[in-house]
Amino acid sequence: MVNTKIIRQRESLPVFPYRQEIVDAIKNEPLLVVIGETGSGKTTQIPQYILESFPEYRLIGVTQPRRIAAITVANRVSEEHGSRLGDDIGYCIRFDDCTSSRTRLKYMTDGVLLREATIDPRLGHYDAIIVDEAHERTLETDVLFGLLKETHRLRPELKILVMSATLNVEKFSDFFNSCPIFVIPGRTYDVAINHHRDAKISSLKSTYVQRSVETALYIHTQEPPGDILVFLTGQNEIEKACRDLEDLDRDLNYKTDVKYYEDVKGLVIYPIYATLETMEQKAIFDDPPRYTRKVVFATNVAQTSVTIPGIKYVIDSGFVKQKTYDPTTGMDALLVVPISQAAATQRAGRAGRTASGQAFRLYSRESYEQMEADTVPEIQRSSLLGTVLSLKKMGINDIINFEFIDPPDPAMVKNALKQLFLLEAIDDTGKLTTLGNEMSIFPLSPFLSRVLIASARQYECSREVVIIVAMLSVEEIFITPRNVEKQMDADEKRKEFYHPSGDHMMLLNIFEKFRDSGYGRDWCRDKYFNYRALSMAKSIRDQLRELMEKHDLPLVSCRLKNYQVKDDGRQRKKRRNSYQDVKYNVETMLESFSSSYYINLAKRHPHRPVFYHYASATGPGSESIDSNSSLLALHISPTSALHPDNKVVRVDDLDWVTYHSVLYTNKALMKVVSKVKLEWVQERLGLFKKLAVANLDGSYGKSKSENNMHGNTDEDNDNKVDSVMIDAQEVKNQDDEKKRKRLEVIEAARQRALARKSITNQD
DNA sequence: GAGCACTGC
Repeated sequence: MVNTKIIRQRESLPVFPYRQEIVDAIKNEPLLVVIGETGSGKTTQIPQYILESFPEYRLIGVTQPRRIAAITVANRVSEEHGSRLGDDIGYCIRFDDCTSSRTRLKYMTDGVLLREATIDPRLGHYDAIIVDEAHERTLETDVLFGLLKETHRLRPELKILVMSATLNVEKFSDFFNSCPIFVIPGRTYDVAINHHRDAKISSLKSTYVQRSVETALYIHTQEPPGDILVFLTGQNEIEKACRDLEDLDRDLNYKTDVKYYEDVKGLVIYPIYATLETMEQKAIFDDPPRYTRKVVFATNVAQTSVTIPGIKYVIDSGFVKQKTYDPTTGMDALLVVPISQAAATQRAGRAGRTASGQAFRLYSRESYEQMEADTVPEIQRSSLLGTVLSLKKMGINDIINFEFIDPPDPAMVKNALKQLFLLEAIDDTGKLTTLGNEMSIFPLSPFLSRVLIASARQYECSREVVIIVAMLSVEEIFITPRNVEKQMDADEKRKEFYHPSGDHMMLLNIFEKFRDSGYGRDWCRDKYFNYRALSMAKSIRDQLRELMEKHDLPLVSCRLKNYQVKDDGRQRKKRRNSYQDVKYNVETMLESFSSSYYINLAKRHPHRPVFYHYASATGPGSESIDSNSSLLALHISPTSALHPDNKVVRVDDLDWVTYHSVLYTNKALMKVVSKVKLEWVQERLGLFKKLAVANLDGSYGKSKSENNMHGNTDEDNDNKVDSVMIDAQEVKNQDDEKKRKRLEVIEAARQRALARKSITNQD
């Protein structure tokens, strides 16, 4: 039966009048860019137009950056289409494939399509691919762009559509052979922009939280009714801003202080950030009580992922917290940086969703004009380790001449090649090895894929290691309560999971206790663990096990044979290994991890509880430490079992550790640290030397830490290893000025970390 | 000092 209401709704969308034109364009053009603002209906309608107008198409794929979007849009469209979800129209996200052999329209995350492409780079199942929300420029979207361009050469009959909001998209058309751009007028309201008279962005860095609060109070007292959305950068300052505004509100005399007091008689204040446990709660998204104004202090979640309805005023601090990979140290830096003009426009737009509104920028117009036009795409800020491995797997050996819409910095490519070589995923000619080929089957960081394979093929402990690997693949599992008492309770409860070897075994302990609890939500709440994260770890473990089975990787346990459980359930110690663990052969597990993480080996300072990255410390720079040899002091994260305050192990007993990752803000913190023996890694450290040769010809950029990374030379390998690195030097230099600015920010952070003077000389 | 923005396979 035809549902007239749905038809009327579909026909009322801004995109509807262009239906025939769009269909014609698709008929005539293999490549097409479509621009349409939120609410134009492009995401739900254009795929349906194709479905209806091209019955010969077997499969149409539509990518989204987020899982939730793929699900909700597929639901909506299948409803409009009058079919059951998973029949004609379905979606596919990790852990949840809701498609069937009948499915002709498939919504999916861009990551899913990318993984499909590693198996079939021609994407032979598809007759049309639509990359939606392209302006977000996720790492996956950018890689897909390059692949699709290549696929277009091989399969010109494949229809490729790029859909984007209206943010500087000529670039997309330029990239795709100057293809036509189709513009769908939007349906948004005017937003008046108020810049601060003279505030420079540089002077705001220490004051923007306070100024945001003051501006919110100003709007509240002087402007007509309407809710306020404030963009800040992180959890701590959001909580502080909420408290400060509450205090100010308490002191208000509404009758005298508030201009529109007849309509504005109160204030409700909410924080919102992604890790907020109560984010699912509806109150933030509901209308506030009558005569009450709502203020929401938000991170960037409110810029892209969640929409808070009814916002009339936006306050833009001008800052965002952004993660940038530092290829010279191989570490991530999480830093507060000024936003781009595009981001500022997007933030302001949040005030015009349902009616006209106003944006208050805490920075001057001049500062706005000095901002970067666009946010640096993720591909230029991320480690390319996994990306390069996938590309190699697809047979794209020459990463350099691969067409990226915005090519990553050569140093990033070089860093990825180095690390892949150290993981033995590529050989000294840059070619994928058998091991590398096997590593690419797992949806994991190549470091972890390597560990998993080692645990299965070499160390016979894969049944346990697969759990730890899954735990390392999820977001933060510890919840830190704001309340001081609860925080102490959380710290206390964490102790039961500690293991003297460190955090990898702690993660195994946590997962096993979680499993014993029946994967209970209540158990997580009691122990202050993030249930969402632990559930995700379980799903990942299951998926990894399936993949291992499919690819004949044995699942073996390192549970000690003579370990027994007494009748009363208590454990009886029969055999001890060096960690006194009664259940497992801990050493084999840690040796598995060492097969990758010898790259992240750190040695303790002789007199202080700080560590130095081994490969940096043994480079030529170590002989005479000057201001340029960036030896970063690595601190153990407070959440680590090995942190000195936790007193699980004496600092003097820690000589060598490996860590899973380092993130620096003001200082460099090692996350997930375990004690290792040098003998486990000694042999593998030789790979650094092999790598060193490649650098001798100096053909690569002359960054400082370049030298730090390498040990002695080995002329025998000179010619062979060169080619590992040869690609990168040929990458054409992009906008140097932009790049320099970006590097300056990271460099400043590194200098700050260094300035904490935990390092001077190695005694 | 002692803390991490946001996604995703």
